[in-house]
Amino acid sequence: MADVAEKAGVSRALVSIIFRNQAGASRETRERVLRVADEIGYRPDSAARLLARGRSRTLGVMFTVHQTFHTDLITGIYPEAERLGYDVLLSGATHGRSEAKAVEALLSHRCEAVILLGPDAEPAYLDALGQRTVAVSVSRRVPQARVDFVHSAEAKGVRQAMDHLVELGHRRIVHIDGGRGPGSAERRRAYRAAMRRHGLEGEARVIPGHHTEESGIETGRLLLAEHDSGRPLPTAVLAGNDRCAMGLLMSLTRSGVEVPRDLSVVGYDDSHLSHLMPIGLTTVRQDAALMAEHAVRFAVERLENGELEPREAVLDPKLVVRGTSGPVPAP
Amino acid sequence: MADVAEKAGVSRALVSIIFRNQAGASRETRERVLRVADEIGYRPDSAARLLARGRSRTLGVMFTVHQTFHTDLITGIYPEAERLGYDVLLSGATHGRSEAKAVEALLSHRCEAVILLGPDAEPAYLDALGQRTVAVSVSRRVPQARVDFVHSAEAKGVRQAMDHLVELGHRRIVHIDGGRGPGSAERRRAYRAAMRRHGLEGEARVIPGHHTEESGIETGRLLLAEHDSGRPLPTAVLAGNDRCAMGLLMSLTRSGVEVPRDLSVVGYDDSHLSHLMPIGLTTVRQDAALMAEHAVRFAVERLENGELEPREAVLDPKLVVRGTSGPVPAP
DNA sequence: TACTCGAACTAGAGCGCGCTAGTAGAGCGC
DNA sequence: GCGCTCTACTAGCGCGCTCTAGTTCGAGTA
Repeated sequence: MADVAEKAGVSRALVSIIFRNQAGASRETRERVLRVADEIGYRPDSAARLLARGRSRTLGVMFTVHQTFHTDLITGIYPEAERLGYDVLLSGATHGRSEAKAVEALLSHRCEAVILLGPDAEPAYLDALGQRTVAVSVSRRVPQARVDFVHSAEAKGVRQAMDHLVELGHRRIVHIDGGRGPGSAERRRAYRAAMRRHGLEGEARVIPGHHTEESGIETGRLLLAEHDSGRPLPTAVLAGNDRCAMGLLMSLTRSGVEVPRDLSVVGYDDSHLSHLMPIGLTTVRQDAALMAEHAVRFAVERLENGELEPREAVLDPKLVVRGTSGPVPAP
Repeated sequence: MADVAEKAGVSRALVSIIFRNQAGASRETRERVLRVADEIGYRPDSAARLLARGRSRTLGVMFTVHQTFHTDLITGIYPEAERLGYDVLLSGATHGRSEAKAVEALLSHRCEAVILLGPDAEPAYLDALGQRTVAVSVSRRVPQARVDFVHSAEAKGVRQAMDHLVELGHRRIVHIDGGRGPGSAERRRAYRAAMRRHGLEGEARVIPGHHTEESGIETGRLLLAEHDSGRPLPTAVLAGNDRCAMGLLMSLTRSGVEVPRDLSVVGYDDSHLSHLMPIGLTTVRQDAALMAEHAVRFAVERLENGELEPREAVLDPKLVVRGTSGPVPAP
């Protein structure tokens, strides 16, 4: 920076002004300084910048690497953050790298707020995090924690899916749940409620699972094994999310079960792969872009307005009927 | 930090020593200082830390958000970086956010090196980047640029795939290429070479495309339209990558073409979804973990050894035969 | 002419650390 | 007593920037 200033014949302060796009420099000086900077290859060092001004204007995003829906969310986070003048840093949780670790990386890189995509952490951890910094949880609801919260109205989504299936004549509808996954408690509850409402509590069955393809595959195997030993297949399955649904489809189709002729499958998320599958997946669409927008806005507003109470945004999901759901098979 | 020092009755320097886990503090002082720090809630500020010591020990990773293979690579990058004592920061390129922008974000957050997953940028840009910082390109080869390079031996992979198809009796084998995508020039060349080697140059056909599901879908439509106007379908398609293959499968299957009965499809990457599809995708496997390991190692070695010449790691890919390839249909 | 005022620019402190060069004091042999 | 070494600790500069409180200067105004 000093080099640029010297070579352009101005003070460092003016260079700083110019690089911050602030008023106080003439057009020609501005151009000259930028030109010189470009020649020298100068770029402001953000570590020093962060240090000097109190704020980093950086949002951290914690996500799960293989969760395809998260990539949809991320796609929506960038533009909104940019619009509000914030930088975004990503940190992924993987098998070998815990969410806490991913969050620490963000925090120690001076993110002012963290957006957690479908966090799987303990409520206590989230609450502590919320005390320490501004945190927004997307998809996972933790009412007792000091974090903002964006999700879709799980119950509405599930209800639509269930009504759709029942309308098609299904009665033996099984739900693969998402374990501790975000939203799964609500979805499970809504499934049970729907079965009850349709007078099918006798048929209700929740198979424990989680939000991965593997879980779907396993459940497929389980159902087929049960079928082999005489128990009838369900006629429809409401999966915990799209990934689980895909796993299930794979496992079933490979064993000759035809979807939706023999069995209907409904997912949840409408992650961007869902409509690309060989037969598009019937699923409950969550608007990723809108969710991302809300999450960013919550974070920024809390950063700039100081002590707001934790807030909650509930978006309406919408059933998207594609190729994996059809009329109940004739007995 | 000053607060901690004062409250513990020591100098700031000693606090610094203790937090860097360096020798030069007695056991009891160490414990006392850490206890005090914990009470106050002090955590070292990494911006200041970065600024003060020259180095950040942080690697930046640029990836394309929806490229599923990249998430496989990222999963491999984290542990290797951690092993070598480096932090990792992610920055995604999306439709609205160029690679250059993503890279800038990393650089201005003081990443010492950038690992580019399948970059789509101009060679000139990559070269400039390589001059400016340590850069490693994964999948895309740019010989004239000053960057390290990790990829798999595309030609070998394609050859295996082609031999497999020819062995199954296929002759009308079409290749959907990846446009400017990483590795696609090599794959295209290898496809042509294989067709020639098998005496099929007359049948060779490269359909322009790119590494997305959309491209596969479009090509599917194109082939079907051609079929309707009398041109026979190819009996096999070698897609530019797995995503393209998936799009193609969707588009064809929806229109009643049965895979692999009517047509075989082979992908490239073995991204972790490939084996999860309803019928597992026959594809050329690139070892993501190994590629990630090499990329991290290249970056770190170059950072620590100063001026090494750009290096290249070429890993052997391997054909994985699954459900989308089969014998050529009877005429 | 004497002034006010705003635009363009600058000096220099300070952000929170790491690091180098140093000191104080205890223990040791001679 | 002396010098020596070793451990435990400290003073204070500098990393590259931002920001406050200025200064300078030319144009406009009474």
